[in-house]
Amino acid sequence: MLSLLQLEYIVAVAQHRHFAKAAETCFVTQPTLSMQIQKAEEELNALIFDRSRQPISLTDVGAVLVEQAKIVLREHQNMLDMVKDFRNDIGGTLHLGIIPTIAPYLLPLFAGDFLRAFPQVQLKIRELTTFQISKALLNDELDVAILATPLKENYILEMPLFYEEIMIYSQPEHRFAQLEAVPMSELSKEKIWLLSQGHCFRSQIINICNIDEPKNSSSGLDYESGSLESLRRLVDKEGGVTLLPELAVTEKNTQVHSLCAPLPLREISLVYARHFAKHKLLKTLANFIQKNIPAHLLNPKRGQTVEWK
Amino acid sequence: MLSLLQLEYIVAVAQHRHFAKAAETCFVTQPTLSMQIQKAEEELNALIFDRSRQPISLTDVGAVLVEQAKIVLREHQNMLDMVKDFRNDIGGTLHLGIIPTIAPYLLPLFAGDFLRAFPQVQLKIRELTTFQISKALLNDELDVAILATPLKENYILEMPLFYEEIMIYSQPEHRFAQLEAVPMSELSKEKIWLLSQGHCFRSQIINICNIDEPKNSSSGLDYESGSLESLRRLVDKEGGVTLLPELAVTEKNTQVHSLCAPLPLREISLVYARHFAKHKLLKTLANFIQKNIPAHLLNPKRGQTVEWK
DNA sequence: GAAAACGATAAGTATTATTTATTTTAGAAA
DNA sequence: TTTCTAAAATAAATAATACTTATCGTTTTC
Repeated sequence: MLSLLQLEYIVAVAQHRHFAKAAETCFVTQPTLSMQIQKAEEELNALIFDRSRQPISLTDVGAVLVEQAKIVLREHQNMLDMVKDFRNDIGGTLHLGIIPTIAPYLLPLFAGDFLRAFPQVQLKIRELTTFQISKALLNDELDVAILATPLKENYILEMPLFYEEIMIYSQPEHRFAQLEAVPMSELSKEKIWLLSQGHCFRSQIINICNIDEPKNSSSGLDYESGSLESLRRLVDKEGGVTLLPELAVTEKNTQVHSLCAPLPLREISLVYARHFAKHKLLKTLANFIQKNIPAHLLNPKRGQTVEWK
Repeated sequence: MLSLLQLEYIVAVAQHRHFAKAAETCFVTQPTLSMQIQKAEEELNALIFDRSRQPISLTDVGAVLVEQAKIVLREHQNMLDMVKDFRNDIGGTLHLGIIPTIAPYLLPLFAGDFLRAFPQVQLKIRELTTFQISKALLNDELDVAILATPLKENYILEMPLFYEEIMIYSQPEHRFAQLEAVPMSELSKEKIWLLSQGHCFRSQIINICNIDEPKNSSSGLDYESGSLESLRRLVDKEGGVTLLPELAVTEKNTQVHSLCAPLPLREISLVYARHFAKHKLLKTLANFIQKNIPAHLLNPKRGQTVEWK
């Protein structure tokens, strides 16, 4: 009976296309892999790898086998996770993805305290775009992620965490400073600085302001930035406005303005693949985040959630 | 690392609630199970079985574990099946379910020839109702089944095989014998003999004829039969009519009549659970059946497929 | 064409699964 | 209670197999 260890060896060789390197990641020597994989091939009565030339490649059957082997290994890992989870052992490694427009503002609010509260947990955090995250979740490269929802993707589940207002940022002496709240009609007269493409927050702003995808350089300077901080500095120096999520606003001074009702909110959720098994750890993390952010962010009814995509 | 063999042992003990009996089905001795399961419990750091009283029972964690272990084992088996399937090894055992209103007429048309053509295949056939079949497919008690579709069930896939006309059966001297085709208005005047509840063919007839679910004994004799043959004999003896699927009609004599257009057809499909892996064997079986039935049954356009459920 | 890289093979060792024989424990009967 | 029986755990020995080091052929690269 083809063992799980053999499956791991096969998957490792398939990934590295190299016996010696694969052996290293499995913490065994190269002959072990050679022998075990030969045994597997004999038992299946089918060649998994084509070793006739270098680098080695998967045969057609091999490719099918490897895909299914990954499923077997994942279900097995899930089994272990479920048992741990059942016993409420909050521990182990959690690979967390997070989008760049949330990361610098949210992580400081909970990450350190969380790790101190649950010292057996290892958090591995990667900053990625929404698109990269949904791919990584399905590939098991990430366990969970924090991003703007609704995603409406198959096989990915969402657990809403909070709702942050989307606000306007301008220079201090801007006429918006006189207004209680800025009407949409006023906003659309302004030059709006945007994040570069691929950021979901860009799509959300385009959606709120009901503007077209900007063509190349309608005005002279058409810098598209990758970070909200750059946008903020651009506004300070060059004028115009940009939009910021509430958490990115450190102090509510004369540069920050709300839009008129209904307040545009972006929904931030913990998302995870359908096959994710560490549900207790997930719930614990969610509760922890919610306790460590301003309470009013939890209320979705103070405005209208922005759709995007 | 918890091995697949250990998972099999655990599942076996969970099923038998008895180490010695489980050991027998695994072809090992009882101490082997005791030791391997203890090792597993140690590794998981959780008790799987409660041995404090007899018969032994699953702990809460154990129940969770066993369910997931079954998934792991199934995915592993699927992996082996996929490799076999890929190499076009048509062989192995196929557990086939079939409903009673198809079985006696369809099986003789292909089963013997199929087994002679593929001597490495073992067909295990069980006659069951649609409800029992869909449960058995999801429980892995059946690989595939033949029944009337559409089923519209999640996790069950359908591969249509053929479309058989639903015909009227009466006594030879019945007035229907004078008609080219029987209009629905005429049919509804007749006493219609029905199969007992639970048969999908009953629901289909009720649907076609647009009659209400019969209340108890509106007429004197209100026999509901479990087989089409009984119905046919009842009509011969007692009058009235019944409806028969085309394959149940051995010879088209003066007792058999078509309905007016659109001809009611029932769609017969091969169905299988979403996780089924022997696709080549399935396709081979489907092709074989289609070659061994009258060719006009393959055409869905000669009438209208009957919905039911 | 020589050197380097890579995977296969051989032989010995360590590990692990399994067996038989026996003990302990739990539930039923006297 | 005490005794008996069925069931699971334990002990010791054995069989199976996974792994390591050393070495040998190929294939690839320069």
